[in-house]
Order: sequence, then structure tokens, then C-alpha cells
Amino acid sequence: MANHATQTSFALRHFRRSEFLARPTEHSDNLYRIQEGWAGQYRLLKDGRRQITALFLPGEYCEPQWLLGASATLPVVALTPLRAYAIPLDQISRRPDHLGDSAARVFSGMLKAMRGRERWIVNLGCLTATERICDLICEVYDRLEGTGQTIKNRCAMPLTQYEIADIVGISPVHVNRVLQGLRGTGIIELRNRRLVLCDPAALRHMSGPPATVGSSAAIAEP
Amino acid sequence: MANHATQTSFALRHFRRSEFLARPTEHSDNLYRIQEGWAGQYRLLKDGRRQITALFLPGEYCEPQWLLGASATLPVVALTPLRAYAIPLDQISRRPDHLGDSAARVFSGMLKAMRGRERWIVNLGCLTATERICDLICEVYDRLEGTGQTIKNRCAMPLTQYEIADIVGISPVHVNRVLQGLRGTGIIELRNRRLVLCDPAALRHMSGPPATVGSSAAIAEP
DNA sequence: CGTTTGTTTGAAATAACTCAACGGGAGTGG
DNA sequence: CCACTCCCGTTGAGTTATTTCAAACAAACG
Repeated sequence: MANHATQTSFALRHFRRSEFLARPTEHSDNLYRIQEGWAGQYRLLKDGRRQITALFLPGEYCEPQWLLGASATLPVVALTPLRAYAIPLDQISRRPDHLGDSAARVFSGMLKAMRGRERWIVNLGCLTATERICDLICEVYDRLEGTGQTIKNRCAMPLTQYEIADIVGISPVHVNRVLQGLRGTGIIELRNRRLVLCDPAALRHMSGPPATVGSSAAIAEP
Repeated sequence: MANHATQTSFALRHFRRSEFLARPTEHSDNLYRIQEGWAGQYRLLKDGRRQITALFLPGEYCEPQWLLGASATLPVVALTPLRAYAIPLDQISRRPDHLGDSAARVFSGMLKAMRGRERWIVNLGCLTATERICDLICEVYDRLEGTGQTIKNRCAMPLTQYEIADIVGISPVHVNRVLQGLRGTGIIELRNRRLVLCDPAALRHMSGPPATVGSSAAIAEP
């Protein structure tokens, strides 16, 4: 799908697990397009609590905010061994064939990132532990499907239960119990970093009620 | 500070409590600058659960995303009676004296909004009920202080306990008990929609540990 | 083969929720 | 001015979801 020549015209960088793609203090002069592996943006509190605020999957651009000239606000770390193309910022506007109209791309990228963050706020604020985990699984699967990385309800799932815990805001051992529950009811299979959605409909049903459409009442507290 | 002529050159619109500033379906052709009153962006789930994803306070621009030409993604509602200037989108680029370089303004506005969302993800994912409420109070106070709307540790606080609950993701009655605890220890006073920070240092201390700086270890799970 | 990293399990503790009811204040209409 | 309602804050008691601690186990790794 992608032009092979333009793909290889950028430097392919390798990262080990836990290696930084970005740190808040240092200024980054390029943008990454992930080729293989998963990355995560997170925030760490002084007492050790950690919250992962975004996931970056293969095929996705990591941190479009950087295009705005600012340095990263939160660290981004490789959650698995990772390969990514480093796209120098100053080349982006000169390559309409590759990144298209840069301003429009950046805008739409930021809007998408914003919606992702809003989605997770709702997730963390409203949903139960089981719903959050099901929703995470659905989101990951859908994003991988969007870039053709799924086959017949199967996809990669390299996240540690500790990492899932830091995404969905519940404790690691509770993540374990919820996952066991899901496996026990035959909704998913999850072994060896591979995920199978045995019953996608049931899974979506468990990931919380859908949002209402716009025309509903502003405030309805019975 | 603001030029009176430019201020009054935009239409001042009034909203009753619970009235919409924006609805997801309809296309909005202007941006609001809030003059007085509070607004909130939220999402409502089919079973009645609601999560407020952003607050808009006097002096702030409501929904800079609209500048990108897209319609609103989530509804925005007046949480109090509200007055706001409606700034037509097509006038923004023609008025460098008022909004400055529009592209740069929009970018920085989006970045700020993004950081706000990230902050709330961390808040909802990591903090306890008391910490979340203290953090909300701190954030609101700081934002009001930034636009000169505080006097000697006092500011407005028109949010209902139900609304606070839908911001911090805990139940209304628990919000009540947490607030009583804070009042009981003399850290804050909160009566008649007015807030007093009796002990700002203690309040900040209760709003959770600060974030680590960038140079810390990527993963530290003891 | 030992060491580390990740998963699984149990039992006790606790944070937060639900349900239900009461009370005060602010409007509103008679 | 009273009675009414509605919205909001406050309480209490019982329940549930989730956490914590601790330990054992399995799998990956050098």
C-alpha cells in the first residue's frame, strides 16, 4: 500500500523494550511512524503510581503534537521491542506526496488524539473494571483491524497485565481476575501475547453502554 | 485589559442553565468566549451515566476545536446562567488584533486542551476520591486566578455536588462525604456556591503526589 | 541453571456505592 | 403570606467492587 521508496527514505530506528521514544525535557526534532511494536505515553507520580495516557500501535504516527514545535509533554516508551521511521520535522512540509497537506494532517491527527483522550476520560470515569478492560480490548482490536493487522478475530496483544492495569486504572491482580472471568465465559482467549475474540458481540456488549446521541436531554439525573 | 471596542463588536449571547452551547449533530459556525458563567462538555451513556470531560470558565475560549471546521464532537452545556461572546469563525483570520495569528492560537489552544485531558486521565486513573476532588478544586482555583477572578483565596464554585461527581467519577453521596471531611479539617470552606481555600498548602498536598520529572525510570514496579 | 519477569491464587481489609429517607432553600402559584 | 414543588445537600446502614498483602507458580532469559 505505502510507496516503498518513500518508506525507506526515512531512517528506521530500533528501540528495546522500555526504551524512550521521547522524554519531556529533551526537544525532539522528528516524528515517529511505528513500523512494528507498541509504544505508550504515560505519567508517573512520585509515589510510584503510573497512568498510561495513550497507546501507539504499528502503522500509527506517534505524537503528532510535536509538529507544533513543542517538545514532548509526557514521556513515550516502547512497550515491546519496536521499529519506527523517524521523520524529520523539517521535511514534512516539503513532502506533500508522503504526508499530504501538512496543516490539515496535523489538525486531523490532533482531533483524533483528542477524541481518544476524551474516550478514555469517559472510560475511567464511568465504567466498571470489566467494562474498561473489554473496551480496551475492543479499541485495540479495532485500531489493529484498521491497519490490516488482524486475521479472523485474532490479533496481537503484547501488553502485560501490569500495563493493562496502568491503562484502565485498576490494580494488576484485579486485571488478572477480570481476564480470567472473560476467558472463563469463553468470550476471549489470551495466551502468549495473542488475543482471540471468540464472541465479539458479547465483548462489545460488555464494554459498557453506548453513548447517547446529541439530541438527548442535557441533564437527566432521576 | 481587553479593548472595549473589540469586545463589544461580537454578539453577546445569553444561555440559561442547562442550555446547549453546542450539540454534536449541528454544525457550529462560531466560537464562544465566555464572559460570565461556567460551561461543561460531557458525554452521556445510554444507561444514564454521565462524564464531564471539560470545564469552561469565564475568560476562556470554549471549544477551539471548532476552528478546524468540524462540528462539535460532544455536547457543551451551560452549568450556570451564562453570557458569552459568539465569534464568527470566518472573522477570526481577519482580526489579527483580536485573536492574533490564528493558526498559532489554535495550535496552542489545542495543546492546552490536550494537556488538560491528559491531566484528567491521570486524575481518574490514579487518584483516590479525596485526591481527585482536591485536585479539581486546585485546578479550578488556579484557572480562575489566571484570569483575575479570585480574591484572597476565595473564588466562585457554582458546581453542584452531582456535577462534581460527574467530573471526578465518583458517586454524588461520596462527593458529599469527602467535602464534609475537607471542611471538617478546616482545609476549605464551601457555602453558597463560594469557595474559600483556608489552607492552600494542605489542599495541594492532598491532591495527590506530584508527577516525576522526565529523567526517571520508564518502568518501576517494585 | 539461577534470576528475573509475569501470572495466578487466597484471604482479609477498605474504599466507594446503593438505597432510602429527611431537611432546607428557592421558586412558584394561589 | 402560605402551601407546594423541585432541587440540592445531608445522614445512616448495609452491600459490593476493588485493593492489598503474601505467596506460589510459570515462563522467559542470560
